[in-house]
Amino acid sequence: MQKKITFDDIAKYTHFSKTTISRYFNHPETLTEKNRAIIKDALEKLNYHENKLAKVLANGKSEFIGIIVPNLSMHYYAEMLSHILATYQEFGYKFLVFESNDDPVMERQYISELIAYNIEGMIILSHCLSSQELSRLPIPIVTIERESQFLNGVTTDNYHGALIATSYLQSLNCDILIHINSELTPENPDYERTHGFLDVCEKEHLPHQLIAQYLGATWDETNTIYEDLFQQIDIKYQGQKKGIFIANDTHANIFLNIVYRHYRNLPEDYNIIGFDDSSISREALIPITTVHQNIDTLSHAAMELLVDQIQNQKSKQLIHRQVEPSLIIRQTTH
Amino acid sequence: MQKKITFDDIAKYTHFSKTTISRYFNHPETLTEKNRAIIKDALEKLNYHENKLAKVLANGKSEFIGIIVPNLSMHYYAEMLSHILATYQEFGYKFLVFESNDDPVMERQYISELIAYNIEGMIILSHCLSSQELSRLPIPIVTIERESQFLNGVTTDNYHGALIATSYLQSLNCDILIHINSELTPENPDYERTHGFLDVCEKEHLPHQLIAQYLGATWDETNTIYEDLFQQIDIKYQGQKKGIFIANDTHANIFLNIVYRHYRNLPEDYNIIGFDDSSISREALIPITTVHQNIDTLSHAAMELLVDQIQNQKSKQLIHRQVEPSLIIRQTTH
DNA sequence: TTGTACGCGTTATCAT
DNA sequence: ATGATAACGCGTACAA
Repeated sequence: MQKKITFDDIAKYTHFSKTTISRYFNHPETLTEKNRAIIKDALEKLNYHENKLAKVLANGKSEFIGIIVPNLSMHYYAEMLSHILATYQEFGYKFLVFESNDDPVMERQYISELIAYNIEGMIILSHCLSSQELSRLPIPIVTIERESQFLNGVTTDNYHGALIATSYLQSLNCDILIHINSELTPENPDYERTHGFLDVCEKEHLPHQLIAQYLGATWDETNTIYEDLFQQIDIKYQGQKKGIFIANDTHANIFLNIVYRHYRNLPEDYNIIGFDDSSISREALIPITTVHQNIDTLSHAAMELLVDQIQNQKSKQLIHRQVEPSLIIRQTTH
Repeated sequence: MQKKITFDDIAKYTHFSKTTISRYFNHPETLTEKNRAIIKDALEKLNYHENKLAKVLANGKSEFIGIIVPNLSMHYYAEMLSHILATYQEFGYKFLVFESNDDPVMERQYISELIAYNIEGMIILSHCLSSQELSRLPIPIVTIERESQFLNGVTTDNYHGALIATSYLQSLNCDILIHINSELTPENPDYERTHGFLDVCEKEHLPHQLIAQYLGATWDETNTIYEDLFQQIDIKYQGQKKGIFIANDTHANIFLNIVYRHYRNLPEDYNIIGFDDSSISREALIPITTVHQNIDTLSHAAMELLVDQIQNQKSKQLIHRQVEPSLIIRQTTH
């Protein structure tokens, strides 16, 4: 492994000064065309590779953005990360990625690592640190689809999503509407799914049940919990046309599987709507009707907000951007 | 945003020199306990935050590892990335992540970005640059589950995986064995799945068909292709018990869906085995029999190889580590 | 248009 | 046990 070539080497080789070499990269227009050619030549001959770390130390701009996702086993987060990484083409930022796995202690450590590397900003998708705590950090932060009272953030318009899902179930003339979600507080954007559901049901005087409870941390646990839920629902509303709006596609798919295993098909009186339009909803054996989250728009909006914050350091007032979802009708509703 | 505190500030505050402050972190045992306490105090009072970039410039160790994945829409890669990120706890390396999307031009750019940041090593999961080209780069590299003739790499023992899958189908007394995979060359580890299938069929004189062709780049395209394949298979082998070994779970799930849509169930004469044991195989409406890839072991082995290479710079001979898969029998085989 | 000199925040070497 | 000084590789006044 040969010694690394630096501006000094290029300078000696071309009989210019380091400064001129630096200018070749940062202000090429101040060099004569001839000298530019000479330097270009030397760079190739000596096989120069830039050292961005030295650059960062000198000018402060690391072009790093830190990302903390809760996990990557959920397709939703993997897809979000994918879209964020893709913004490299537009913005040029490189991404340092951490998975928090809902561990606040580790998350704090990840954050201090990130700050130690002079990241210019952070995108937070995990839920385990409050926006109040995060807002005290000395770098621009944008959240995606999480509590964000003290930080800029983007979310899907979950209320509207719940509204169109619930209204669609109503239009199907369901006898009973059911919503399954975790126990949430109003600060959590997901709560708006519950909120929207309840609002429609109450305004329209629709028979309904809200199931708001712990839904498991692993796939197996979740599966077990939904098996219980299915038993209850199946008995309680026997013979009635059920419209079941479930908090996300992964859970909707689990529920669908359980119904199917029990009946060897999806009975006409079961109508299921998920949320997210994640790939599982499309790839499920019976493609699942769901509320489409525009992940592309969400992640792009997040990056726009963040880049803006980075460039105009002034901490103006908070911005919360909402992205409109839409209903994707597939085959779990009849 | 207050000015950043540096060793200089701490030094002035404590009336020590910068050197001593540095030693506090790197060789604390050479300080008296009293002075350690003084410095510790000052660090807290002034709210010092370390600057790793400066550290890197001074000692060369960035603690960065670059990762290039083909994409994150495929659960397999997302899960692999997840396990790699988790090794932070053990090895302390931070990860710069890029998605290549099978674009060799972009991948080369990503790599030069990574090198510009003094990464200490790279893990390559994408397929679009040859190991020969990659081997010329001036940093340690480990590949996972891809062509790796000129580089250290880890792969699942695909041959053995194919062997147990095919043998199982044989034990089910299938009339015809079919393997569906992309057109591959022997350098590609996935080719071993085809190889293993053919070997068993030929040794045991089993009627078989190898379908080795382009299988699409998007979900929709893949779906269309498999619909064609299903039509052909369904007609050609009507009434025969079919054992279909498909290159991966995503494809197996697509195929399963197509069969189901056609027959409204999975007929007894259809036996499907996937590969990977990715979450879709478990979450499919009919859980898919598959070959389990130990992603945890794979990614950990990759990191071990890489860290070893980083620490013992000498380029010894190539190491290719293989991880044993196992058969997970679920409900798509009878 | 080009060069000099210093700064960025650490670590390493050699003193003391 | 502690300090002075020179790296590390690049950017940027300021000068010429």
